[in-house]
Amino acid sequence: MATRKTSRAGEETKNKILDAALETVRLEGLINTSARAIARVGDFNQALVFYHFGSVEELLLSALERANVRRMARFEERLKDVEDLAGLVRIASELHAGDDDPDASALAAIAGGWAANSDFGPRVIATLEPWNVLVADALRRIMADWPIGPFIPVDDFAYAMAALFLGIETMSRLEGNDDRATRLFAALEGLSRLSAPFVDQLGAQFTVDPG
Amino acid sequence: MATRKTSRAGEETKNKILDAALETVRLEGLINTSARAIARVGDFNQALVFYHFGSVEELLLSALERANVRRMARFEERLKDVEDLAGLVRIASELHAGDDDPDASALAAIAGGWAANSDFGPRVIATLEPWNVLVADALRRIMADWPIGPFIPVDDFAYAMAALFLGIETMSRLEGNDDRATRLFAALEGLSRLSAPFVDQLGAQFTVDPG
DNA sequence: GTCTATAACTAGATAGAC
DNA sequence: GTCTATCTAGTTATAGAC
Repeated sequence: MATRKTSRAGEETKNKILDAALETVRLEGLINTSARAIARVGDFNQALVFYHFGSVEELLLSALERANVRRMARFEERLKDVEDLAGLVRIASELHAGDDDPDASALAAIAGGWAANSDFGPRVIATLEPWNVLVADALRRIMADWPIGPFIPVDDFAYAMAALFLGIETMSRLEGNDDRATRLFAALEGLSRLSAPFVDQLGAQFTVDPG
Repeated sequence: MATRKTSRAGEETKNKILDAALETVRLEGLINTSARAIARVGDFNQALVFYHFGSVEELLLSALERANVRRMARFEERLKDVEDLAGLVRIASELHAGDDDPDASALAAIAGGWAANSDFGPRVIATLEPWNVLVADALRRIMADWPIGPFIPVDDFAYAMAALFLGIETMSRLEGNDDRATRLFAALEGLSRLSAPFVDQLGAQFTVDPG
């Protein structure tokens, strides 16, 4: 009984620390994110970071993974149902503007700040990899009946969408507001909607031979 | 005479510090970039950072601005000559893979790590703004005779290209190699080459009314 | 303009009480 | 599992010799 109680308390603390870590990165920037700063934000003792996660870097990586799982869970179903390019852009747009946006900000900061660290870089990439798979699957479905479909390298395209999203996240954070990002997502959605009649028309009138 | 000599020496030192700053970010990551680390990389005295630039953050911002000016100078002419989308992608590709790639890495790291700093974020954005103008001009020229041209919001498109470039830079640094980025740039170039016959064909057969 | 020395502070991390 | 106290090392930044 006592064991169960303490381990449950431990879990709650761990979650509190994970949340505070992301919040600190969001509020104060990666550069100012220390064990002490995180503890201040989450209102707990600084030593707990090291007891539960060993180091600040491991904590940030865990926080990133957890946030990513949470975001994936919320959008996986929708990604599997998406039918056209405009729908895909719409999901990206909501992913950017949603309640869990702090996660995306933190991701962008951590990705940028750690970009030169050979230990953590690949682990960040590995955490994000599932998105590539989901998006690539969606693209394959969307483009199944496109005449130019065979010419489009789906995996590269999915990678580009991830990079674009990360870049937008970074830049809108630098700007301090969402104006340009919001406008861009709207423009992209309109543009991809415009692509539908083209693709139909092309299917009938423009023939290409992938062989 | 003595004045000229010393002021010239000062300029040389400043440049040495600026170079070392970018190199340190590239080699050790933004998180490990301190005045001492920079001084170690550039083999000069740590106090010089503060004498010449006042603070580490100001130094990094100056280094970013200088690197950006250098890159702009090298690509401005080519951007003004670019004739089609494929040419634009090609320039981005070379900008990524070129000798001055360290600058781009540092840019990505600084942009990410400072994303939450309200003082420096806008200054980083302001430094990069000229690219948006150049790219938007190029796009306007490229799309002048496209039937769908009037539907494409050029400024948003230019912003998207900047974000995509920044995202690619960040991700390829995280991955520790250029494999995916290189493949993506090749795919994008092929894709934009593919767009040419489409646009021509569409000009003749698919009429849209912007009004 | 460049150096040494140092002040004042903050970081990560751990030992040990509770 | 959580706290206080503390060690060590690194940080920015400055004063003053050269």
